[in-house]
Formats: sequence, C-alpha cells, structure tokens
Amino acid sequence: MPQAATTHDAGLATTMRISITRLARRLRVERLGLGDTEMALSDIQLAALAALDRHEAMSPGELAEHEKVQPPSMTRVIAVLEERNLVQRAPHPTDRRQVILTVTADGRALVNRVRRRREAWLAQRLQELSEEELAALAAAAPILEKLSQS
Amino acid sequence: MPQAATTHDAGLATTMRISITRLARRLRVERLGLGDTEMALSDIQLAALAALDRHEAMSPGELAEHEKVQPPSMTRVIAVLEERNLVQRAPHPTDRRQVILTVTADGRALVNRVRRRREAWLAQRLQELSEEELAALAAAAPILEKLSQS
DNA sequence: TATTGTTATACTCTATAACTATA
DNA sequence: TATAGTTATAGAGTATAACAATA
Repeated sequence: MPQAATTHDAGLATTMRISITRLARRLRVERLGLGDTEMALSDIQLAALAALDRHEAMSPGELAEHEKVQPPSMTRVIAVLEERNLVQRAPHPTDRRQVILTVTADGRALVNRVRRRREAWLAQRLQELSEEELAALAAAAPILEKLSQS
Repeated sequence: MPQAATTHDAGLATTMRISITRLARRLRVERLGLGDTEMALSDIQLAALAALDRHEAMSPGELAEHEKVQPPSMTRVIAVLEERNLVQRAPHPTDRRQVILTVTADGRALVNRVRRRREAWLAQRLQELSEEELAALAAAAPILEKLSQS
C-alpha cells in the first residue's frame, strides 16, 4: 500500500525535521553557555576543523562542499581558524589559484580537547537513556550521517 | 567496563552532534529554495504554529519554553504569525499580564498544507533508504524527540 | 517584589553578487 | 572564458538588557 508507506514516511520526516532542528538549536544554546575562550568555536568552525583533522589537507572549496555551505561562508570560517593558528595555508603545488589547508599542532590538540567538552550536554543526555534507546540511536547514527551528507 | 561505555557514548555524541547540525543546516537551505509565499515560514515559526495546533492554546512564555527559545525570540515569531492571521491573541481570563494564543482557521489550514511540503527534501531522502534503514530511523525518532525536549 | 511580555540593541551565521587572480 | 577564492553587503534568527504592565 503505497499510500500508507508515503504517509508513514511523511510522518517520520515531520518528526525528524522537528527533532533535528530543535536539537540543533539546543546544541547551539548549550555551546553559548561555555565560557572558555577555546570553546568559542561555532558548530561550523569545529566541523571544518574536524574535517581538516580527518582529511589532512583540503582546499576551501572542498571544505565548503563537504560542510554544505557556500564558499564565502567557508572563507570566513577559515579566517577565524587561521587567526587563531588552528589551521594554516600552503600554496597548491601546481595551481596557484588554490589554497591547501592543514591543521596546525595547536589545531589538532584543540580539536581533540574540544570535541569531548563540546559533547558534554548531549553525552549527558545520552547517559540518561536506557541500553535499548542507546542501541537504537547507535543504529540510526550512521544513517543520520549519510542523510546529512546527501 | 565504564571506560568503553563512556568512550562509546562520546563517539556517539560526536557523530550525532555533527550529523544533527549538518542536517539542520541542510534543511534550512532546502527551505530557502521554496518560492511560495506560504513557504516563507522559518523552522521556528512552523514549529510554534504546529505546537499551537497541537495544544490548542498556549501563552507566549509556554511556547518559548516548549521550543527552547528565549521569550523575546518567541515574541518576534508570534508577531509574524499574527501579522499573517495565522494565530490570534485573547486575554487570559484571570491574569491580565498573560496572553492566550490560538491558531486561526487560516493557520490550521496552512500548518496542515505546509507540513507535507516542508518535508519534501527529507521525505525524498527517506524514500531512498532501505527498509532496514527506515526501521532504524523510525525506532530512533521518538528518542530524538525526547532528547530535543530534554 | 515577582512575573509576563515587549522593545531596543547587538551579534552570529549564512547567502548572493561582484571582484581579483590564475588557468 | 572558466575556475578558486575573497570582499562587500544584506537578511534571518537569536540573545541579553532594559522596560511596562499586572499580580
């Protein structure tokens, strides 16, 4: 019965969208409560830093596409990260239009240190869940990741 | 082994946070692509309208708490919704400081009409998933909802 | 005094458009 | 001409602080 399936999907999409947007807003708010200077990294700043940490070297354009933002938005993100000596630029070996971004030692140390603390609120919420609920979330996590990259 | 569990939770929190923030950004972007005037409702505007639709009557303060925003933010959301005749105000029967908000017929019609269309991008992504993936997401959805309200 | 809600103001994030340098 | 990246500008959304009205 396609109707039922469609209706089901629409309902799932609705609740997912509402939960996701509200959770994202909540995570943003929780971040604001952190007073440390090092915590003054926005979601997208940390996501970009983490991507660089993971991929070793990326151009601004690749980073923008990876994080699903427009290049000018990524330019500003990079400017902040560079200003704090968390990433550094290097010229592309053959194409002088391009820029190669890499994480600095400071950036690498910070991303590892910050990651744990940035998840504090969510991790705390997760610890309040039952084993079954955690298992359900763990099963859904890679799917959410795939959706976020599609 | 608590360490392993903690580490596991931290990893889950990390991937969840990244996926959630990226999905929320993606949903926001997809929304911008919709040209219809009626689609010019932000996430929070639709969420507030949906909450009113569901709860029949709420005060601005209740609505702000429900959606995890500060009262001044909700004031602006309500102003937009009222301007478009989607919600209406009524005086509280006993406490003249308070305001009772209800959805208008227009608002109720719109929320039902918009809901389906607003989910178009996500619903499309969901249709591309396998039965197993959908089942995993459906199992996780209520947990995400609970998290978003905690 | 405390509470509900609004107004005033500022900040962050993101986008589009226009521009520069290079291919 | 096309591409990579930046700069300029604008808009949306949210927060905190200060205020008004009522309890």
